[in-house]
Amino acid sequence: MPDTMKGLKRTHYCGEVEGIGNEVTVAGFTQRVRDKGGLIFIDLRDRTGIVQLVFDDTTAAEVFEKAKQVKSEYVLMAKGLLRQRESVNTEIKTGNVEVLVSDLRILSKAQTPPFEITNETKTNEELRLKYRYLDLRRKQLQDNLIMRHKIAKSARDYFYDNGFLEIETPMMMKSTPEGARDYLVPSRVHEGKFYALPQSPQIYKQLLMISGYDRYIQLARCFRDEDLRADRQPEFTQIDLEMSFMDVDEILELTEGFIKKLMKDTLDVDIETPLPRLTYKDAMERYGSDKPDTRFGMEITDISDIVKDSDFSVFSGAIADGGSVRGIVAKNGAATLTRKEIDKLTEFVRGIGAKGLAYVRWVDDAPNCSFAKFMKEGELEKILSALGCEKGDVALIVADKNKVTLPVLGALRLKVGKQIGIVPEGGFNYLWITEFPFFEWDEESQSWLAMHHPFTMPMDECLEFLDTDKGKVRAKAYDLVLNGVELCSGSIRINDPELQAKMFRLLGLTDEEIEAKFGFLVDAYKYAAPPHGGLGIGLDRLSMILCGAESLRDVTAFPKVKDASELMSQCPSVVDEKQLEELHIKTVLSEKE
RNA sequence: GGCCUGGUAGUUCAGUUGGUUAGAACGCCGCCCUGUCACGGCGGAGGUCGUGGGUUCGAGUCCCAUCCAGGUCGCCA
Repeated sequence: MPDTMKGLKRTHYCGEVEGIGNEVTVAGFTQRVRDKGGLIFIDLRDRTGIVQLVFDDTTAAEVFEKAKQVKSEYVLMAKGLLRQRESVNTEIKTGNVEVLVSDLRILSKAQTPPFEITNETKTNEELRLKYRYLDLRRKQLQDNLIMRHKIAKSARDYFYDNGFLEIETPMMMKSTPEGARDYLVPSRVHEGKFYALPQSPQIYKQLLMISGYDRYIQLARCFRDEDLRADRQPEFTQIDLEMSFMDVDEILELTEGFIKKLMKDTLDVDIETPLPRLTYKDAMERYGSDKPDTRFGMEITDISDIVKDSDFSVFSGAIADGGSVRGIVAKNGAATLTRKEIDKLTEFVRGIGAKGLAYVRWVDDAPNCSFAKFMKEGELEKILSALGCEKGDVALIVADKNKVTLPVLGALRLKVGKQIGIVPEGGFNYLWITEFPFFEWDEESQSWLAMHHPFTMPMDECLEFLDTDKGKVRAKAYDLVLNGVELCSGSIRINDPELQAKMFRLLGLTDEEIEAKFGFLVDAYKYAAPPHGGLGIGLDRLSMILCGAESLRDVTAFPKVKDASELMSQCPSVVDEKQLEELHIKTVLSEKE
């Protein structure tokens, strides 16, 4: 039988014991036992830290005997005198004190854990995820979840103080098969019908604006049935915001106020506001990405003008096809980027859609250039000068349609930047990306799709292009990027039903489709809607970066793995025939060979 | 779905051109130890080498298939 807590009450967290000479009562998990024979030390751990318990020849015999039984991860409660240590441990907060225990309770015994519960761990993640409840005992994960809590608190504090109301929107809603796949919930009552879990509370928060709740916040759980990545989980949390009577600038300014407070609250970092802004077009042309990591330079240079008449048909041909020739320069990269490495980079860019990679590797006096034999007198010099490539550098050049050139160089910039070690650790480069294109041409369906979503307001000065040149229409849409990670995405919404109807038509939706998918929303806008817009801030990604974590799994209490299953509970799982029957569902499994 | 990487004691890893009984560290178990804090000392247990098949006199090692995990591309309005 384990001991009870009877008569004891915790007075201090382990990491926060204080008051030398006083009796304290602490409780927690056994980090480690050091049994010296006539002297026993036990490190007791809770989420605040570790305190040393000590048992010596002044300890009552039955207490000493009990201390001898203690093993790793046992849950203990101990009362005793807090005193100065004979030898101080400078590694821990409470390293100068210890508890001379007079009353010890073993509240719960532990099996030997499958891996050691230590701050630093080398144990592979699969095993740790299977025993997630043990992994979560580790300081690193506890600190991460505590940070996540602080972020959530900071958000609520800030937006509550600015008059935002927290309103819950439904978790079961109508499926609108646009964008990501929905998670579906079968209806027992309505045969053959399904709810969908929200990909975001988008429609509901817009309706709240129509209802007059002019400032809304929700820490909203969102679900997307798509493949996972290190920075993508199937369920995630958004700090979801929507507000009326504000245009882009005001929303960005309000959000910046939050970022400033957040960084101060959590990391005591001062962020300069206003945050830098870059239009989508500039971001693509300079960094080849709509979420550039601006912690380092290595910007893209357009050398199309120089090579448009080149004898090197890869260059001139790409331009004749309406594309461009652009390059980046790895400063002092020649040492790291050997021929072999450049070959690997060539393979890498081929893997992401480029036809090849031209390079100039300038080690000694004469640059080693992959396309030298096609160069006219002085042409290479002009290219190098335009790129800013000097001795010791490597220039990497891609020629293709802009749709290929820019993203490929963007990806290459990140990869090479890391390789030559110019991406700073830490640092917080926040950046707004604005003026996203409204439409995006989709090769597969040969049609124009909404880049953000169909409720996004086009920019005032772009309305005239709606019928003439869709590619030119920019939207009142904005993303917040931090160190190359898209943290938040938002827009001003269309509040004019006629304009909305027109946008739907331009996107090729028929009246029937509009009615079926968004009928109630379209109707709602007919009863007057204030100008409004909003955004959703990815709480998980924000936590990941502020914790310095590499994966969302490290800031999510119970994450899913790559195939969207959970290793601990083994969900998803098959269910009883009876459950399926009630839900009017028959499953048809794909045949495995 | 494609590509890449990995899978050997509880854990982290080593394991030579295929060759005797598969090793180390940590953890675990037992004994000893009054100032440890990565405690120390002595002793011990612990392995279907992810799984299945093949080549071979002989496979952890070579081949094929498959499973699991991670990364990435597709996908993610």
